[in-house]
Amino acid sequence: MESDVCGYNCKTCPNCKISLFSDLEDDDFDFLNMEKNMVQLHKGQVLFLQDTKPHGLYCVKKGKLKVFRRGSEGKEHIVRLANDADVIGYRALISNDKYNCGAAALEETVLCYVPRQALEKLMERNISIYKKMIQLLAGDLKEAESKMSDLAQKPVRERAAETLLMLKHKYGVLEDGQTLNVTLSREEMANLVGTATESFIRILSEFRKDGIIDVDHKKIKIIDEEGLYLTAHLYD
Amino acid sequence: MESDVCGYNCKTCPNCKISLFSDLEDDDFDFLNMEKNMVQLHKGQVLFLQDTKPHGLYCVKKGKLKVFRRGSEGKEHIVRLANDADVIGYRALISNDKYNCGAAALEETVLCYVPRQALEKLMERNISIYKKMIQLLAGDLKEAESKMSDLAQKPVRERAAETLLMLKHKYGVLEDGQTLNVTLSREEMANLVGTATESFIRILSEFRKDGIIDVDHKKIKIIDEEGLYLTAHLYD
DNA sequence: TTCAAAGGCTGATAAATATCAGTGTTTGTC
DNA sequence: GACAAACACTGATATTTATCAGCCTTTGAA
Repeated sequence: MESDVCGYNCKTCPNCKISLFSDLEDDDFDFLNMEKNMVQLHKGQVLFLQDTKPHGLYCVKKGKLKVFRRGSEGKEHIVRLANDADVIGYRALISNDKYNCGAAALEETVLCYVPRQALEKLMERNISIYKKMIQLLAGDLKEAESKMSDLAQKPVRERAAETLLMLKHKYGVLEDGQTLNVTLSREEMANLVGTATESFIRILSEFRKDGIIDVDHKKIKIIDEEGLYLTAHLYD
Repeated sequence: MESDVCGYNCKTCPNCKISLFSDLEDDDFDFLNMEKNMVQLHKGQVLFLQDTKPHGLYCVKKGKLKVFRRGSEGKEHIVRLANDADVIGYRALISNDKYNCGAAALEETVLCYVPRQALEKLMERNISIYKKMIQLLAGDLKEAESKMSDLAQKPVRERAAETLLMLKHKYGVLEDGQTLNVTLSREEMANLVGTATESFIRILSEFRKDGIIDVDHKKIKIIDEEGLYLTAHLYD
């Protein structure tokens, strides 16, 4: 069995316990385990492309991904990030729609692919999956609405500060308690903020000069988190 | 019974047939009918405020509303619009969260208020409500993601064109086949586009000079829909 | 190790957009 | 019908942000 070869079993997977499949019976876990497929992605590899049709959903076993949309001139905007235990690609699947965003790995990433038919079978037998899915969608929607109004109203500097805080919240920090536990290019960060790469770089060095952060190549240290909150106008 | 006084019965309400409660049994419709309350709003009246706690959800019986967020300087950004048969305020309710947005009527509006406990009771007995809610959330999420990336990437002119097309799609047109069937102030339109009122006004008069639209006070006629699509870069 | 390519950075400039100020117009109220 | 308040509009200007050009640094492959 593929999943045994990989050494991953849904029944013992800690991610399953907190995600879509948290309340399944043993039988259903066995079924899920049989039906799922492990997928491994290297840094930069694409999981799925915008405007293609989904055939299943993905649970992040371990790794980091970006979910992004490409505008007409090919520039990408990062809509959301994914971490261990996140579920991605489910929105299009359950809407019976094409992917509205693409997804790609930010580092070495392992996922479980759950085919549509397996999911449908599980949902027939487990109303808990409906409940969980509603919670996931509602959470994503809330974040999307907030990000939307930030893009419409806040200047780049505030959004940049907010993005750094979001990265800390989402991925945490290294042992030093300051360095962000994620590696993004400046361009990717700019695409997350929704600005030009050069503009983001300039603001990053302003933050550095102000002593709010410390930058060592792609490693970013948040020195003055309070300062970032103030800059992001997140206290009003 | 209040609903009878108003002359509205869920069982015969055409909106219920296409919305969250489309697949209920007769008994459940009776229950819903008993538990719901009719709410009437005049133009400009607020239905609920951002950051307050929800106690139920609202189905739009007849009317138009805006759903908006206020930034730290008090400027509002319109996140979504609602029309007959739309359901609003359900995201916060099912997340057990505060409202992330406020809502206010754009014209004389009648809604049905469904208290939390009634909804919960109905959901216990009807998995179809879960399914419908997932579809609603997924639809809202898709739109939010698209609007987000537009805000990040498209210039104001393109977003303005897109907004006019959205208004036509959402609310339709008057008998002449051209005049948008909704009345918004310039400021509200600008808040929908995500720009300053003056900037939006300027672009509106550019469109007028280009013969794409015709403007008579608050009545906007779309003369060249194709031109708007091209301007919005919606064909790429 | 060397080289090319990609990524990071900075300054100068251009373009987009917001803000400010002022005027006319519409709307609703008394 | 008169009036005040809100709204619509326009020009001038300021600010923000993007773009362009150039250079330096890092990275990865040969």
